Amino acid sequence: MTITEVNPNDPRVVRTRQLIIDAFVDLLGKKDFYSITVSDISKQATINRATFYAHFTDKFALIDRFLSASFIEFAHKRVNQYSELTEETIQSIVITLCEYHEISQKLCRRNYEAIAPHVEKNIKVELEHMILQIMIKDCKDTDEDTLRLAANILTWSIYGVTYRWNIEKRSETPQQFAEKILPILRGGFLD
Amino acid sequence: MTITEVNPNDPRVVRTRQLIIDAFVDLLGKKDFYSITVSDISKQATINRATFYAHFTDKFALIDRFLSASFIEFAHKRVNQYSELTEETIQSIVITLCEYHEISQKLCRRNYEAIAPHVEKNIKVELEHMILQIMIKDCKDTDEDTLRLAANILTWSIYGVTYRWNIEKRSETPQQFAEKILPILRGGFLD
DNA sequence: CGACAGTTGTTGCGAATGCAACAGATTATA
DNA sequence: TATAATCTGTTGCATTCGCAACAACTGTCG
Repeated sequence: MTITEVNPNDPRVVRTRQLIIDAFVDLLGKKDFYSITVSDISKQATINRATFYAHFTDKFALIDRFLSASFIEFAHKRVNQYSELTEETIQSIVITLCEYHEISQKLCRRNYEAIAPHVEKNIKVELEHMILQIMIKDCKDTDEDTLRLAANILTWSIYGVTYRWNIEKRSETPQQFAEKILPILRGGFLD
Repeated sequence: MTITEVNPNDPRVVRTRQLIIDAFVDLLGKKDFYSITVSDISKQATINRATFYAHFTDKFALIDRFLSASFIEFAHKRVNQYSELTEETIQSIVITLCEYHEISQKLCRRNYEAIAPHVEKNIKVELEHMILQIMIKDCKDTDEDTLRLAANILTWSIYGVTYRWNIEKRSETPQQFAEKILPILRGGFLD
């Protein structure tokens, strides 16, 4: 655990992190996550190994941050903060998560099941935040603690069920799957 | 004229120069050479403008080095040092230069005529060196001063005639052109 | 078992880069 | 013409990065 604090706005820092991420993505296309070494990443990124450790604790922290950032970017394209908590929005979230799992698994080859647990926490935090923002805006008469609880439950439900959809067969498209589970979710979450 | 001496083997230096060159090539595809500023290049390369000046005196030095390096790489693929001074080799050199002019002009859009003079000197130095090496190896009985003279004359002839071929119509292919001018060159240069 | 090669984090120090400000030159605009 | 805006090189100082070496750990081979 080093991470000598660097200024994240320094252009050198921005560039270095991008080099690391680009190298990492490139290597993920060729090798298993577990056979990629920090040396590999550093070489590919044309940076020194010590510099890697100035930015990330280890390669788990790297994939963690990378997949979290990917999810945030991905999700914000589909569900913006001005959405309302309609069935359509919930569907969008379900579909987004399905597609996110698909993409991540493809990117990480056959290692996604091993990697997902490292990232799961961040994704859920972000997802819950998104859902909570929509709820707060949409249900101004309900107290926030209750909304937090509801957002938490909805988040875990959707994450869990889409994760399962992904590692199992994926016999349906995300769209079909979303339509199928929406009645189940509606039972409790929507007024 | 700054160029605070940097160690050309330092990986940061290698990377920075590559970033500058990549940015430059990219911009050359969009803008005229003369409307590209050092600021443009620096921004595109994600480096500081002051860093640019640590590597190149100005943008002329940049295109100079870039085109020279391109030529050297290009020429060495076609004429290696083990060639003999045959008509075939001369033809290869002529064709190489034609194609080099073509590529450079395409890269620099309609500015090649203005840029070429900056680069011409380096190209000719390199070309003369290539030709001289072949001559020395091939004519061991002739003294070196005479060979230098011959290499110099041959270099300027070929450079000049191919440059002209390029800026004028280019009604013939490099191959046809090489075949056409070879008899003229042969008159004096080949035994 | 021991020897070996490779990976992981960590450190101090020197070199490269970023920043902000500057004067002077060039170019755009009114 | 004037006057603002932009670009050019240059500088001193702060920060980041590369290097080389290190101990600790892992896996492999005989």
